[in-house]
Amino acid sequence: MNIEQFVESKSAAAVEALFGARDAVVQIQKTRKEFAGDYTLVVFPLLKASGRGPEQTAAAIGGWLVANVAEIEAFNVVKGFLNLSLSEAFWAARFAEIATDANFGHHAPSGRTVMVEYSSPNTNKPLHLGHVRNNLLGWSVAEILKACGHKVLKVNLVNDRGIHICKSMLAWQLFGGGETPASTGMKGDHLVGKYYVEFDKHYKAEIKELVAGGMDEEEAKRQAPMILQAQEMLRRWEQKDPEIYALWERMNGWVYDGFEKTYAAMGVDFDRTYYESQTYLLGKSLVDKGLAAGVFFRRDDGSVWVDLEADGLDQKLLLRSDGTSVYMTQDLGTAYQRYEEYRFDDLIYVVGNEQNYHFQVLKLILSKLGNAWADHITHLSYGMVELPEGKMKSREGTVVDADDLIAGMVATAHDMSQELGKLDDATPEQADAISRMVGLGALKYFILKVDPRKTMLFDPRESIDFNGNTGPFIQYTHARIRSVLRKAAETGVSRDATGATPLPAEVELIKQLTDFPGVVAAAGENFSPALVANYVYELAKLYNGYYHDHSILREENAAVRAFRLDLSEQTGRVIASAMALLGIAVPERM
RNA sequence: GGUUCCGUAGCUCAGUUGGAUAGAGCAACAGCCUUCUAAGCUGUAGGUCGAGCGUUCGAACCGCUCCGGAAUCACCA
Repeated sequence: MNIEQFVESKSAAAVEALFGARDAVVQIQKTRKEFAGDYTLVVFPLLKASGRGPEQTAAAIGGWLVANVAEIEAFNVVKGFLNLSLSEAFWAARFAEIATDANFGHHAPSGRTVMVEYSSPNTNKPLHLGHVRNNLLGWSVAEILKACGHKVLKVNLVNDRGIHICKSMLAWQLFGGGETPASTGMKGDHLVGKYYVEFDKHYKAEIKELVAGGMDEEEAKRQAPMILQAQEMLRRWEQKDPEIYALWERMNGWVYDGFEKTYAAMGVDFDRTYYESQTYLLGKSLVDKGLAAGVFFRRDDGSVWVDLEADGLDQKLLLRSDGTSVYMTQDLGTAYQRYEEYRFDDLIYVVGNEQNYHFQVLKLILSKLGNAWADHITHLSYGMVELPEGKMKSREGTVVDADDLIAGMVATAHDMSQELGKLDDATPEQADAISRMVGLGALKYFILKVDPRKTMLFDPRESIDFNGNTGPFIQYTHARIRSVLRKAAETGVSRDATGATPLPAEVELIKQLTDFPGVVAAAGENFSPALVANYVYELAKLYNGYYHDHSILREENAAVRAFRLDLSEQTGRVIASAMALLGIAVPERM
C-alpha cells in the first residue's frame, strides 16, 4: 500500500466514524508546496455526508485523524482543503525502507509477457531523427515495462523487401559501377541510401521526359521505365530469381552492418529480429485462409481486398493484382508468427502516428480472422519530430541523419566539457567516455522528456542545451553526489546516522524519492518515458537546492552528517536507476 | 470532404483520474564561487490555458460549436 492509499483509507475511516458515511468519495492528493502539509483531503464531496460547512467538516476530520492515527501529526484547513502532515518519524521510516530495498522502483513479477516492437527500419536508407525518437522510445518503454514486473521481449521488424528495396537495388545495378562500402569507405546504409536517392532522380527525369512528350502525368508515373523495371525486379525477387536474390542479400548485408553501428551508438538492442522477407509468405497464406472463409474478397483483376466499410473504414488492399504482397500482408504474417512463438499477453507496436490507420485495420483484420489476442495489441502512436520549417524532406536535404546527429552531440559535449575545464584531469579515454555519456544523455533526454504522443520540434541550428531541464543537468547532479560520497569515503567519516531526524527540506527529498515506484508504474501504464524524465528532473532540482543550502561534509554533528550522506547516496541511486530506464548513463564525475 | 490527434509565457515543454494563486527550462535582466563540482543556486519580468457556450460547489482537463495546425483515407512502407 502506498502512502496516498494509506492516508485515503484512514480518511475514509474518519468520515465513517464522524458522519456514518460508508462509501463516501475520499479524494487525497499531494499538498501543493505553498501550503503546509504532506497530503490534502478535498472535503467538498463530503459536505452532503457531514451536513456542515467545508471548514467545520475539514476540522472535524483533521481532529479525528490526529487523535486516532499515530502517523498523522498535524493538520490545517484552508477553505475546503484539509492539509495533513505526517510525522518526521514516519518519513524517516520510509527513507529506511528505500535504503534497504535493493530493487527500489522495480515492481514484483506480474506474470505477463509483453512484446514491444520498435525501430522497424527499411533497408533502403540510413536512420534519421524520426527513427531516433522511435528507437529511444521503444527501448525505454521496454525497460520501463520490465521495471513494472513484466517479462518483456524487444523485437525488431526489418522491412527488408518490397518495391522500395528494389528501387535502390536497381539504381545500384544501373549506376553503381560496382561500388561497395569497402571501396568507398561509406557506411553501408548510407551507400544504399545514396542509390535510393539516385533512383528517384532518374525516375523523376523519366517522368518529366514522358510528360514533355505529351503523356498524362499519372500515366507517366506508371509507365516510366525505372518504375517498370523496379516492379519487374520485385516479381523476380518473389520468384526467388538467384541473381536478384544474391544482389538483395548483398546490399541488405551492407545496410545491416550500418544499422548495427547506429544501434550500438544509440545503445538500443533487441531480443529477436523478424524479417518481412520471412513472414510475408505466412501473410499470403493467411490471406488465402481469409478468402476461403469469406472474410476477404477478390476483384476481377485478381487483387484481394477486405471490406471494412461496416466498421467505418474503407476497403483495404491485401494482395496486388500481380500477386505480390503489401505492407499489411506481411504485418498479418508477422503478428501470427509472434503469437505462435511467444503467446504474448500484450503486443505493443512503437510506430509513428502516421500509421494510425494501418494499425486500426491490422487489429480489425486479425479480429475478423478470429484471433482474440488482437484485443491485446496496442499501437504506441508517437508524434513526428519536426524541424522549424516543418517535416524533414529528403528532396530538400533537410533530413537529420542519426549518425551525424549522435556524432555532433558527442563533439559538442566534448567542446563544452573542455571549455568548462571539466576534462583537465581526465585521460583521453575518460574524456571520450564522459563526452559520449553527456552528449548522448542530452540527446536522449531531449527526446524522451516530451510526451510521446505529441509532435515535437527539433532545431538543428540550435544545439541541444546542457543547462536547465536537460540530461546533463541530471547527470551533473549525480556526479556531484558521487563526488561528495567519494570524499566521505576517503576521509573515512562515520556513516552511522542513528538518532538523526530529517529536516523539512530533507522530508521533501524523501517524499520525492518515495514517489519513484509510482512513477514507474504510471510510466508503464501510459507507455510514457516522459513521466520518468520529468520525475527525475524534479528530483535533481530538489537535490541541488538542498545541496546549496546544507553542507554535508562540513556538518559537525556526526549523525546528521551521516544521514545527509545516506540521503545523498539514495538520491544518487534513484537518479541513476531512473536515468537507466531512459537509457541514459550517469557519470561518476563530469 | 471523412476519421484521428494537437493548440498552455517570446521559444521548447510540464500540468497524474476535474480541485487551492496554471508551473519549469531557454532567451532577457539583477545577484551568489578563499567553503563538499557554478553543467549549480536565488530573484525580477513574462499567461484571456486558440475562441465561445454549457455541465459542476469548482474546468487547462468533461460536453457542444467554431477557428487554426498535423496525420491519414495509395496496387508506398
